[in-house]
Formats: sequence, C-alpha cells, structure tokens
Amino acid sequence: MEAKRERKSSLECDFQAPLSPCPIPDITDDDLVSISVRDLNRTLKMRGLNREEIVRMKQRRRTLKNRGYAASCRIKRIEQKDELETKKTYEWTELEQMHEDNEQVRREVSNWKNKYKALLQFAIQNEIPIPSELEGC
Amino acid sequence: MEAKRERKSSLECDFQAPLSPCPIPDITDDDLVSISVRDLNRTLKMRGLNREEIVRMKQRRRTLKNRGYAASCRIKRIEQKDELETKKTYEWTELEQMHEDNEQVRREVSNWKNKYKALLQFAIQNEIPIPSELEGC
DNA sequence: ATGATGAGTTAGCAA
DNA sequence: TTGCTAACTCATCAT
Repeated sequence: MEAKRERKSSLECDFQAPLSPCPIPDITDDDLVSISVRDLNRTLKMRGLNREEIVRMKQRRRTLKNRGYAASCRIKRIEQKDELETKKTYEWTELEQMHEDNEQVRREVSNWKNKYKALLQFAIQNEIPIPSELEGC
Repeated sequence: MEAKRERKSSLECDFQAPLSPCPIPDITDDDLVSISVRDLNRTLKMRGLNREEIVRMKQRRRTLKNRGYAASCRIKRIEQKDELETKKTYEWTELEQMHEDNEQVRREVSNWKNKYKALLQFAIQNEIPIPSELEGC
C-alpha cells in the first residue's frame, strides 16, 4: 500500500510543455470546475472543439480541482493542529483544577484527623477508658 | 507582515521554459548544493562557462536547496504534530493518576471522619461531657 | 471521475 | 544569500 515515488522533476531536463491556454475563453474556471462531466462534454461538443482541445480542457479541469483539493488538505491540517492545541490547553486547565481539589481534600483529611486526635487526647488526659476498636490510630 | 500571494500559475498560460540541463555533467547535484558560493564561482569561471550557463547553474543550485528546505519543512511539521500528540497522551496519563490520588485521599477523609464520629458517639452514649471546642462536627 | 496527500517547484518574506 | 513556508502542480493511491 505504499506509494512509489518516481516523479521526474523538471530538473531532470525532460522537456515539459506548459499547460496551454484555455481554448474557450468564455467558460470561466469557476464554471469549469463546477459543471458536471456530462454537461461539460455536451458544451465542448456543441462548440466544435477538436480532440486535442477537449483533452486540454479536461486536464485544465482536473488541475483546477486539484488546486482545490490541495487547499482543503492544507486547511484540514491546520484545523487538526488547532484542535490538538485546544485540547492540550483544556486538559491543562483540568489538571490545574484537579490539583486544587486535591489540596482541598488533603486539608479536610488533616482537619478530621486533628479532631479525632484531640478527642483521643482528651480521653487519655481524663483517664477515660476507650474500647480498643475506637482507638486505632 | 502578511505575504501577498499573487502567484501566476502555469494555467494562466504564460510560457515558461523548463529548466535546462546541467551544463557541467561532472558536478553532481550533491556537490552543487554543498559547495560554497565562492568555490562554485571559481569552478564555474575555471571551466569557462558563459554568462547564461552560470545563471542556469545558480538557479539549479537554488532549486536544489529549495527542495531540501521543503523537505525539512515537512519533517518539522510532522515532528511538531507528534510532539503535541505525545504531550497530550502524557497529560492524559497524569490526569488519570491524579484522579486515583483524589479517590485515595477521599477515602482517607471518610476514614478519619468515621473514627471521630465513632468516638463522639461513644462519649454521648456513656454520657461523658466533652469540651465544646472538641465537638465541632 | 473524484478526493486526498507526499514530493517538488516557485514566490516572497525575513534575517 | 539562505532558510522557511504558502500555494500550486503532479503522481499516485483509494474509492
């Protein structure tokens, strides 16, 4: 499933003809990419374009579509990155919050612990006997 | 600071000559991108290239360099993405950990609270008077 | 045919 | 000049 890259760059010195001008000036690029294949074929036939011109128009259409695909691809990429960053910020906030919660609960622990010990201390000082299950410290 | 994009695509039908072949076959592309400008100039002069050939070599060099830059740019992008994802996973783990800690501490709270209440209950049942500062429940 | 994506080319900014 | 990056083109894969 891996794409084999064997692209010939223009640096390799193969001659490569530039894309020819649009043979039908009154069809805008916007039209060209948006009309259906069927309609396009009909239009091209009606205007009496020869085979080569038709091929050129088809290629032009494909290229214009590719331009759009490339744009969405780029947009998608930055959106995904933004999403990741947003999530990261959110999780950081949550972490901070939980840190605070934790502190709070720890304070509660020491609070109850102190109360318990004070009571126990009181019992000892006043020599009050306590059932052993109640003095597990 | 925003780049104005006004690029003419080849679809705009401007003729654009393909890059010419390298005029010096025994200088590899690797050499061409790596040697210094000074050395390159010296070499080109020594081999008696004419002005146009020199310009072509310079352009070729620039294009080859750009190829490398584009590659690093792509690599950088995916590295940054990976980094973000790694961090996200890490923070998620940390969050999980803290959740557990929190549970643990909450259990401790209820533990000490119960002990305190049991002691208090014992005092009440045995009608033992307790100083009011010790029974703040 | 259509859509997505990696690699290469180019323009243009920044240093 | 060098490096980077957005936009574009093209090849190629999948659907």
